[in-house]
Amino acid sequence: MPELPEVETIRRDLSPLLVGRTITAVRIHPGAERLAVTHAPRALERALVGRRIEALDRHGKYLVARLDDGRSWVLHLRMTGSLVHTGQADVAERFERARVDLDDGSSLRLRDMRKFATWHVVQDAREAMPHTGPDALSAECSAAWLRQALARRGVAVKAALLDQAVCAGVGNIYADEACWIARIDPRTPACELGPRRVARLYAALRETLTASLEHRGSSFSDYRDGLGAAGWHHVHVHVFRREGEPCERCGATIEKTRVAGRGTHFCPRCQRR
DNA sequence: ACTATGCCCTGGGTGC
DNA sequence: TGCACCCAGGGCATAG
Repeated sequence: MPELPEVETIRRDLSPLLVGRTITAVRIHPGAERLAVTHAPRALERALVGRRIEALDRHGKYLVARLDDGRSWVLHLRMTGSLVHTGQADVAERFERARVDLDDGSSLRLRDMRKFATWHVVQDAREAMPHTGPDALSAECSAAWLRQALARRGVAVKAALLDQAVCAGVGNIYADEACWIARIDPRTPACELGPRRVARLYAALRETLTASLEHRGSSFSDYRDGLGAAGWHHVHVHVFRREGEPCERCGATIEKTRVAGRGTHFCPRCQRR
């Protein structure tokens, strides 16, 4: 499941390969029509063909390719999507949903087992991500911002971290990891956290996202970088999918529960409400 | 205004 | 071995 560190790794890999290139052909494969969301698949293909990619940006878990006609191609990989740069002659892998050919003879493949990925072509990128707040690693997402965002929410702190309007890019892995690093029970109501604990949570969030970025993301299942390789941060996680194992800080057994409809991993001893 | 739930989708795992 | 079932979850729509 690509979250901020994974999407940023893909962006860094693909940026030098895509920027300056012109799209020569696009094919959304049969059965993957929902990828286009707001367009008919053929209309989306037509909107991309002939366009030069001028920049590749990221906001939260969204990739934003700036096109030479002023529009933006906004991509979201959801849970199982990957974007891999290949040669045009390479055969389609299993679960390939779309293919974009470039003018240098290379090709970009979208692979997505569960078909949740979405592509938009819009005038303003914000149209394609209307409920998205500041990117979790941006200056706008400051400790003060997090403090005021959590102060007026009665939901579990983990649910607040998963809310893309609060800190875009945080998903299930890094919400659990940040709570563990900050020694906060993920079920604690967000508004009950005092300033010191919010400050700890803010630092923890930055720490886990930055560490994962250094490891080129976590590959628990389907995540692959822009060249098709796995990341290795999953080797370094403290709690995510480690239920039944000892907490590396206090030795208690890591538990799994459900918070905000998501599997949630935490240490029942050293993470406090 | 806020919060909870269901939907989309398919492979992998489990139990019988 | 086969088959039915459940689980994983990001973001959005809808209901409460």
